[in-house]
Amino acid sequence: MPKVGMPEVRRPQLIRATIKVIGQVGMSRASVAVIGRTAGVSPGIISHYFGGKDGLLEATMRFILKDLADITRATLDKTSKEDPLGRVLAIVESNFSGGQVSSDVTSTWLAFWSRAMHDPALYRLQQVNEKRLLSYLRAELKRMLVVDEARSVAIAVAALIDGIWLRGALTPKGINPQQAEGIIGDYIKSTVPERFLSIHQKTIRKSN
Amino acid sequence: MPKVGMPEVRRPQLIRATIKVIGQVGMSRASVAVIGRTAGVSPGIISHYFGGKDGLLEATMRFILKDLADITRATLDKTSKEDPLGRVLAIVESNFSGGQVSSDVTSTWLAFWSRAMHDPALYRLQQVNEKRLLSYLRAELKRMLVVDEARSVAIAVAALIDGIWLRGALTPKGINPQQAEGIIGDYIKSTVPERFLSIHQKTIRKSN
Amino acid sequence: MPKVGMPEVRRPQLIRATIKVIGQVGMSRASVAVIGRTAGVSPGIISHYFGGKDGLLEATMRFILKDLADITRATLDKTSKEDPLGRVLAIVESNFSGGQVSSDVTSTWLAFWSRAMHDPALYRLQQVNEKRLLSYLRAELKRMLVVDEARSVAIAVAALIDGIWLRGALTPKGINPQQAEGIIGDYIKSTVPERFLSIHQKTIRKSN
Amino acid sequence: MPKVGMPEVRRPQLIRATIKVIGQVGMSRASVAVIGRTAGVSPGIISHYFGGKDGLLEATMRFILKDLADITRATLDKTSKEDPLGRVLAIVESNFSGGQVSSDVTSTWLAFWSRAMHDPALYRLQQVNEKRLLSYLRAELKRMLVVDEARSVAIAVAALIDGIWLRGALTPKGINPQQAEGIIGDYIKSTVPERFLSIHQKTIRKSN
DNA sequence: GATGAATGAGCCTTCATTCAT
DNA sequence: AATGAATGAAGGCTCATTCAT
Repeated sequence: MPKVGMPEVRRPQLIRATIKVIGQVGMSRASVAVIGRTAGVSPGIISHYFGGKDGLLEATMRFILKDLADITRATLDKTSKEDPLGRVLAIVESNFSGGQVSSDVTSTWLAFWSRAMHDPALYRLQQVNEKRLLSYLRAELKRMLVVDEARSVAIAVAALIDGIWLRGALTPKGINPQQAEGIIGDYIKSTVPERFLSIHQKTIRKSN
Repeated sequence: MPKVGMPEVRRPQLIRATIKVIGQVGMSRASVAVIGRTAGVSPGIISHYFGGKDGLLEATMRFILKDLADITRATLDKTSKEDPLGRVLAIVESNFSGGQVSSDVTSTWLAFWSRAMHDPALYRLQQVNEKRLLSYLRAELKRMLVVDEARSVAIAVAALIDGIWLRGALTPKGINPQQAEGIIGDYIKSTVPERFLSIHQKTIRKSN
Repeated sequence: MPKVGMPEVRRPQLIRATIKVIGQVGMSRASVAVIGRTAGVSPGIISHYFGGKDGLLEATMRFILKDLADITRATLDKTSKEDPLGRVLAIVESNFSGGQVSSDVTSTWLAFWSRAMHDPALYRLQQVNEKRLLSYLRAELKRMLVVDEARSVAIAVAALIDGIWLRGALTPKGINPQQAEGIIGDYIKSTVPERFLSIHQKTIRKSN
Repeated sequence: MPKVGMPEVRRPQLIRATIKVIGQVGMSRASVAVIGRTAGVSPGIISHYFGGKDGLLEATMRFILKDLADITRATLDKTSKEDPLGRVLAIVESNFSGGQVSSDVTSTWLAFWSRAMHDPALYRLQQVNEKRLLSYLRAELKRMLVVDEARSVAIAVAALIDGIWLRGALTPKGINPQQAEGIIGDYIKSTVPERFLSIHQKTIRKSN
């Protein structure tokens, strides 16, 4: 019986090493040699599993995006469907969850954002993610605001998420999730009818 | 005597070529060979004028930052000192002015943001710019809000600027300055006492 | 598994190619491209094995120095410890042994001598070698002469070795070891007490 | 009246700068830019006056050789023709005169020796110089020794000169002319008939 | 005569990828 | 499956030389 399931072991191992290396030395110095060494494997294996460095980078971006999507879905599942404000806040919260605001991940995110502008594969991933965030926000906001307002507030919230995230990424102390959620939460609360705040208070999750 | 005054010609020429090349093919493909060819000069000249590629990149970032600072100052000078709301909007507007939202410039900005996380020289420039934006916003907001609120709103406005700017950079159509200013303006107007809106209406610039 | 034990093959291979190339075209034209081609490998491999061209040059100098040290030790081991004159001559002889007087090696030696004046790493190697030669000579000469004389004669012998070697290096015909050893031998014999000549005659090695 | 005699000013100016620069940073880093800057002129002038860098290097070597030849001739002129031992010592002394043992000059000499092995123009200059030294020494030694001995001693003296000079060049303290002349003088005196020592004592120069 | 801006070839080095083992 | 030695293209930089002024 040969070693089976190696792909399932190697791929995450290399993706995590990629995030770590980009986080530590930046995209321009993240060579396959360093990534391989960090993962404890030989550089040749990267081409074997990902077809090349580009494949590894794309897989790494997919990994981070999937992590965000999973967290968002999980957080929403824990939030009452009757509490649209809570659900909007859950989406915001997911974007500032532990896995997304670690220094290595923010650095990698930013590197991909920059690269996505000239790399079709990454660009597509980027777009899907951006549209999903807006769509999630709009879906909940429409339950509290008229369509036009919902659309506009969704854009503002998405911008606030990205903006706070971006500014935090460039700060030595990193991102402060509580502060971020506070600022965005205040803004949202000021735009939606009061009754949704009451609903939210009643259905609030323990972990919140 | 040889041609004199060439430094004053070559440096902007090469910086503009750098922005153009990063905008078109991305930082990772922006070699001195391509930049030189785009500028219509030989690659060796870059080291001559900037000491090396890093020097060119730093000078390019400085150039963009200075452009933003100049525009902000100019726009503020055109705005009445008695109209704090107008002045905040002027700062916002400056960040979405023509020079800053062209596709090449946003791409270059983003590349520098990513790179700044691992390049001390760029990091310093980045920090100075970020702090200046916050400081400008706070200065005007303090005239309309209590200090704590001013501080908080300043962060939110800065985040909205960067967030909208960032999301726009990743959109095929690019940034829509009017929409950006509309969203941020609505937010600010909802946070400041009504009388500042009246003052703003009276002192509004024509060009606005 | 890849080819193993390659370092043990590649390093000497590249060092020999370096000596050959410096011997043939000189230090200023000894590029990694030419050295690699001469060794039958790609230029990139030099940085892989020696960390860079400087590392290769240093390793090459070490190689030549070690060769001289090995030969000297071996020649001394073949010479009776009771024959100090023979031992001095053995040291002289080692400096004119086959490996040291080939055209390529003398050219490389000279290039290193020149370079050592401005390269700390090479300078250190150079100094160690120079001091060892003097120390070896003094040790044997002290057994035949008073300390001051021994010191002085050691300097003269070392100078004769280097001088003859240097002049020979610049002569089309190269160095004539027999003539060199004859000149230096005559000088030494004229400075030491006669009885050491008698001892020498009795213990003389066959190969001499 | 145009500037006349500029060549007579510029050439020595550039040659001296060349010696200085090679002495300070080594041949491999002695670029025309640095040499020009050291001489206080533009790099382009070198091609103008010497046809290129090679021409400058050749002229520099000629300059040093001519300096040695001039000093030797001058020192011999001050020495009685009836004192062959004194004349040999005068030749030796010339090789350790101030102009020849300065750190910059020894460094340059050595660089040229190395380069001469692969540069026909420098090689020819080198050969002329080496042969002249031997020929001068032989001419005087023949007056004191039989031809074969004279030839052999001439080689030994030349080797001692070059050897001491070379070893001194690689020593931090530089060359000690007195010690050098002492060692070589002792050697010569031990090889020539006693009566030449007496003659030498009577005709000795004051400056000696 | 002299400048120094500009060139472009050549250098060393890095790196993604390949492949024999 | 995995290695890591090896490749060779591409990168940034240095430099001798040229030339308009």
